[in-house]
Amino acid sequence: MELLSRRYAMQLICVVGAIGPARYGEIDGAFEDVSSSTLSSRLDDLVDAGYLSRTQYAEIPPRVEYDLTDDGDELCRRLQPLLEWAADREQ
Amino acid sequence: MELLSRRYAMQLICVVGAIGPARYGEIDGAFEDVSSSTLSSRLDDLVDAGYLSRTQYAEIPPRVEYDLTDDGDELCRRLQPLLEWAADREQ
DNA sequence: CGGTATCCAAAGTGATACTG
DNA sequence: CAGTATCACTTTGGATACCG
Repeated sequence: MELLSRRYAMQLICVVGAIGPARYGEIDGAFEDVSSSTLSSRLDDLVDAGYLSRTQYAEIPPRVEYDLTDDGDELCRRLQPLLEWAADREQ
Repeated sequence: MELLSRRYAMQLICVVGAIGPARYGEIDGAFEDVSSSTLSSRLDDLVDAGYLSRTQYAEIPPRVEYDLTDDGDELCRRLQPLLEWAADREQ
């Protein structure tokens, strides 16, 4: 729960869940404002916690894909109702 | 979402939801460690946000009850699956 | 009983610049 | 493209003491 309380954490799970395998740039683009340092460390947190997987391809230009693990998928499902509701009340 | 990301916020909603009208002391007792200043300010946050109501009775000794508002109740329902799951993985 | 006031330490975040 | 390093800044939370 402490991890989920960090900024963008819950949203990140759902964004990755929605996009499917998601590249760093796509994730970055899904948020209005977030510095690369913050986004990076939050992604690391979620990978370390076992909610996201990170796959790096040895290509030029580099490509990295994040995806939900099974745990992450389960978490995403449980976050859905909360985030939907939160999004609605933004207005 | 920023509010919910503050420490104890999500748990507080569910604790109050579980106890029904809950007195300050009961809420305090539901947490292992939390300073009164922190708990107070978090309760205030949730009252201000419209998720909790606060009723103060002019008695001696003083009695204060917190309860979910309709919004808080809806929020509580949406938090349930998340917190249940989080509780399970504590082990 | 149910808090508030004050002060402080720690954590989180972002801007900027740079790298493989 | 996908980050990391550094550093300064802001926010948060906790300890302690006290109040209506």
